Amino acid sequence: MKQLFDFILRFGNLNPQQIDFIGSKSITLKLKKDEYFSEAGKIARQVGFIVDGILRVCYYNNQGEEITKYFIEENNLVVDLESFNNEICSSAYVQAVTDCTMIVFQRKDWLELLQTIVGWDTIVNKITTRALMQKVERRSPLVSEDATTRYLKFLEIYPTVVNRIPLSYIASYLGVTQSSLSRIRKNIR
Amino acid sequence: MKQLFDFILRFGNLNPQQIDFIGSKSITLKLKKDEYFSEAGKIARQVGFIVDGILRVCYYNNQGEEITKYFIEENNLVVDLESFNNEICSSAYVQAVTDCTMIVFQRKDWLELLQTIVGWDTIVNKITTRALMQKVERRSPLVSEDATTRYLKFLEIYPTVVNRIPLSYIASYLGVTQSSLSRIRKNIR
DNA sequence: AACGCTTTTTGCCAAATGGCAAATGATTTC
DNA sequence: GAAATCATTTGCCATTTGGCAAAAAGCGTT
Repeated sequence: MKQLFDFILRFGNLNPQQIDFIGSKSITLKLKKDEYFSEAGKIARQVGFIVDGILRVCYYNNQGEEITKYFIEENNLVVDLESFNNEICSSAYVQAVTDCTMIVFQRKDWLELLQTIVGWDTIVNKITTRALMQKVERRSPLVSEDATTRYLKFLEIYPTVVNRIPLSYIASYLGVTQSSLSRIRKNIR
Repeated sequence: MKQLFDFILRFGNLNPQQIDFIGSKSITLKLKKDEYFSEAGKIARQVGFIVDGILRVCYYNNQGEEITKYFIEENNLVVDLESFNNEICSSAYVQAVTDCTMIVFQRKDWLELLQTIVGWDTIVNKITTRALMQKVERRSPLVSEDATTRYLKFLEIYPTVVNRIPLSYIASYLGVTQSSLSRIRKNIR
């Protein structure tokens, strides 16, 4: 729980009562590897914070290929924003890539926090904007590079992730086949 | 000017005085094709709204190749967020792809609006979040597809843009050489 | 240690894309 | 309207990546 507030307080100040109140609305959630935090076709109804583990957001294209949009590591908020905000069905899966420990807030509790705690919306906005900008910055450079360069950029972007997740997920993130990525790895060493 | 407020008022309400006040801080700016709205190495000090024309955000990679991160069309706000917010040098150019008419706000006026107009920050946040989400949604699918699919997606994403900009910019957006894109176009018809 | 299961690597060949240069087409300028 | 300039298309060949299947390596279970 300390971990969560260390994170939150980087974006603004809260007094002890506010912190307690937020804490009182939170639930601990354990996800086993491969389990879903939220699913395509459903409406996302919770906001999560990753205490430990890695999640990924993925979807399937019209050829049934699995595509990883991004990974989310420890100490980040996780929410399918479009689905959660607009109460519409999501088109993506949010899946545990390793066993995960999370702190989650149910939609109604989250909304209550937003209405109750002065300044909470500003903090959440800062966190959201930062996360979205990070997504753009991480994803954009991948389009214009060859596969090797993309892999090297992946290593820079997600230094803590490489050795904890299967190669197939990295391949589906980089838009490369497993075999190609395997060959690329070999050539780099 | 009506165009600007039509846009803004989709995200929240403002009374006539507030609208006048915002208008009073605005300046009209004309950009010729190829001119810059903001530049790498400089700090972005203005927020713009595109009345007419197309801009693009681009940068150069370590091989000197020009890479287009995205296009911005009429009826959108334009600002190099990271640079503007944190007063740090930008790493990207924002360039007019066609002649453009814009309404711009200088940094200090923009900050004054934020402090003066109740609810303005909420509106700006909504606009920002939506724009960032759109960027992620537009850029993400491009990574995992072959060049033809990427071009078809480009057509979907930017239907109003294709015929108004040179092929080389589209190529640099899609991460494909001009020649390849030219061949792809031929094969599609 | 042996088995089954999953992940990663490899070989082979086909398809897609890049690099370069020349040809063609389009647009601007005088 | 001819010349100059810029944008696009095309040809040729090299390189990269994909597709598929088999082999090898890794892992957990018994």
